Amino acid sequence: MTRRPTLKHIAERVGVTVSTVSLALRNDVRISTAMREQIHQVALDVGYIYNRHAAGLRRGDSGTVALCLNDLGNPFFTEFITAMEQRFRVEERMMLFCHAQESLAVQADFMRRMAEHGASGLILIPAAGTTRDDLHGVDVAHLRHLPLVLLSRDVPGAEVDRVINDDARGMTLVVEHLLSLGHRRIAWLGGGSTTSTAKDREQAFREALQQAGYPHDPRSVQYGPTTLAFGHRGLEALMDQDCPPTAVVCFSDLIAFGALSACHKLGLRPGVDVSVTGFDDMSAAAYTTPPLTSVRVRTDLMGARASELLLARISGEQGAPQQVTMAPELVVRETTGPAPFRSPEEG
Amino acid sequence: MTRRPTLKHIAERVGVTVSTVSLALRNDVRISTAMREQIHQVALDVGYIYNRHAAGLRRGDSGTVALCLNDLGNPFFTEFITAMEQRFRVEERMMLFCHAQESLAVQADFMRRMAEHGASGLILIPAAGTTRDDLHGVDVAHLRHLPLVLLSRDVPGAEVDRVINDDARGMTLVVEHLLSLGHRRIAWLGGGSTTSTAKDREQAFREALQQAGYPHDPRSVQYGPTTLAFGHRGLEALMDQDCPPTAVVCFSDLIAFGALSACHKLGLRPGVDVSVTGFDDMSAAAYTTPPLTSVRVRTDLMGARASELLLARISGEQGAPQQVTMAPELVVRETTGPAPFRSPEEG
DNA sequence: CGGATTGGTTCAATCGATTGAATTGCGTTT
DNA sequence: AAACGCAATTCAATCGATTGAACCAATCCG
Repeated sequence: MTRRPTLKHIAERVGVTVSTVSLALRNDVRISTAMREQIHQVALDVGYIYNRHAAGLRRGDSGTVALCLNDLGNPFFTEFITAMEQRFRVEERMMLFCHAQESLAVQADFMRRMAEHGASGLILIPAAGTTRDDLHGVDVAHLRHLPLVLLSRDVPGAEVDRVINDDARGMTLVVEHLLSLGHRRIAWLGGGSTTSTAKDREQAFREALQQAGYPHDPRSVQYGPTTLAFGHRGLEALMDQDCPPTAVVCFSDLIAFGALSACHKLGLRPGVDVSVTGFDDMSAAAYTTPPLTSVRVRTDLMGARASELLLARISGEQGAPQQVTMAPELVVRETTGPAPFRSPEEG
Repeated sequence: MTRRPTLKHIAERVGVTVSTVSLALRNDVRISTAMREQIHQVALDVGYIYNRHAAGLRRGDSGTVALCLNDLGNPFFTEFITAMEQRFRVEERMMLFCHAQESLAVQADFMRRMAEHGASGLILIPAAGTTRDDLHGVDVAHLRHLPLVLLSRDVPGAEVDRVINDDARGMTLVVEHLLSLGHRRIAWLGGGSTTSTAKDREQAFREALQQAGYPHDPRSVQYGPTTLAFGHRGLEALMDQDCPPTAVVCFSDLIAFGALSACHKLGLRPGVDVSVTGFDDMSAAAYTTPPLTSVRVRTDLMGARASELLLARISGEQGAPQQVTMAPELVVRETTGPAPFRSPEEG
């Protein structure tokens, strides 16, 4: 492998200066068409490779947009990506991501790196446990030069734009739905307050029950990671009690999928023997057996909105941080049904 | 926002030259400990941000590794990521990805961009339709300076390292399994020859049937995209015939998931009324209702192996391209069972 | 025919960090 | 006191592309 060709090589070969070559390769009108074509041809011949470091050093901005997310194992999060990619593609901006896997260190690393790189902006689905200081602390001065938008998960106290789903509202809808079906013994499965999402959903769950006059039974809780495996064994654990719940509210669809598989294994018919709800309404929710009752989170709209906010900041828009809250929608399918008779209590 | 501070600012503030600051910030032993600490402190005070463009220009290598994949909607592909990330994290290399969504243009853009950036290497799960020329053509001279490893999908004729699953073998296992259960009327669902994976699997499917003396019935085929939605309606279409198949072989798990949901809708019990098989054995396969018979593809091992190959090339290893072929394994769960009686033909 | 215009190209400074070689200061040795 | 060694720091060139200003030649106009 020989050294990478540079503008200079092309210039020498053509018999002009690097300025001419630089302008020609970027199709500047100041260079005559004939010369432009010749230079493009020679560039191809010598196998010229544009040097982004040199250009970036001179120009400052790299034009890329960064996205940091934390759970690629959950297809819910990948749904955000598509909407955003399209938007940025239109702007001719390349999008680069990082999968931080809920590691604050990796996330911090990536953000720093992108700032050092002159990324134009960053969209962040923050790792569980991200605090205000991770975004505004003294040791993250670089973030002050990097437009930042929070997506899906909130960071309390952070002074940045954000696009969040109204999780509390969504969960209230779930509980109301189950109550109206006659369920009283309702269990909680998943979460565990590591993210704003988990916190908001669980709190709304408890409050909705409380308000209806059926406070939540502390035995009917299983906390755990957002995985199929946990959903599966969590449901088994919930059902292995003297007086098992008639409905199980899952923190997310992924957990609900695991729970459904456990129902099948235990011989319980979802929607008949026990009701199960998800949250997120990812595309797979419509294809479970039976189809899952869930809360639709508009990842497409949220992604698009986040992109817009970021682009506005990139183009210099000033002003107070914006908070966009998306209204969710309950999607009733077949995993919820009337509460079965089981005890003499409520019905 | 004021201008980004540079080494020069720090130097002036401390009263030394930029050389000293540069060395100090990288903890070079040539600079005294006291001076080093002072410089680090001042850097923090002024909110210094390292300029990767300047450094990269001088040094050449950016130390990052790039990954390009094409279907984030299929969790199968995200499984590769985790294994690789860990490996590169150990090497202190940051991994950046691009989601090309099966667009050759986006894929080409990304590869060029990464080369221009001085990425150390690239792992590519090529977009459907990628050809030898996309990797070796005259207009992609930049790729000659960029170590490249193909993962999961092959590109015929490409002279690069690759880590591929033995799809033909896996599919042969599937067909043998179904034949041994007495199935003769076996349908094909999905694929359509856009990727090497689809091609290899379908061809092996046909050959295995042919060899057993039960050539494939051309009416028992539905081609389509790798989505749940297609799996669902594809199965419906297959079953809506005079003499429907007793088993449906799906190109991938994702399609099988959709097919299972269609079975449920049609009132067919998978593994009893009709057998369904997947391919990939992604983690969700064990949690379908009922659990899916599939072919395990070791995404973890493949990802690790691809990382190793790439790192070897990055550190200068010469020699002919390596081809690593992984052996798959049939995982029999509950969606396959004895062929039901249906016609007087075979049983 | 002299002066202004225009199109095409070059000049030269610049971006900020890196690094091998040179320098300085200071204590130690002979 | 000269010579040496060593540690700490500075010098100065360098990486490759960009860009506003300058330049030159040909053309146009009055």
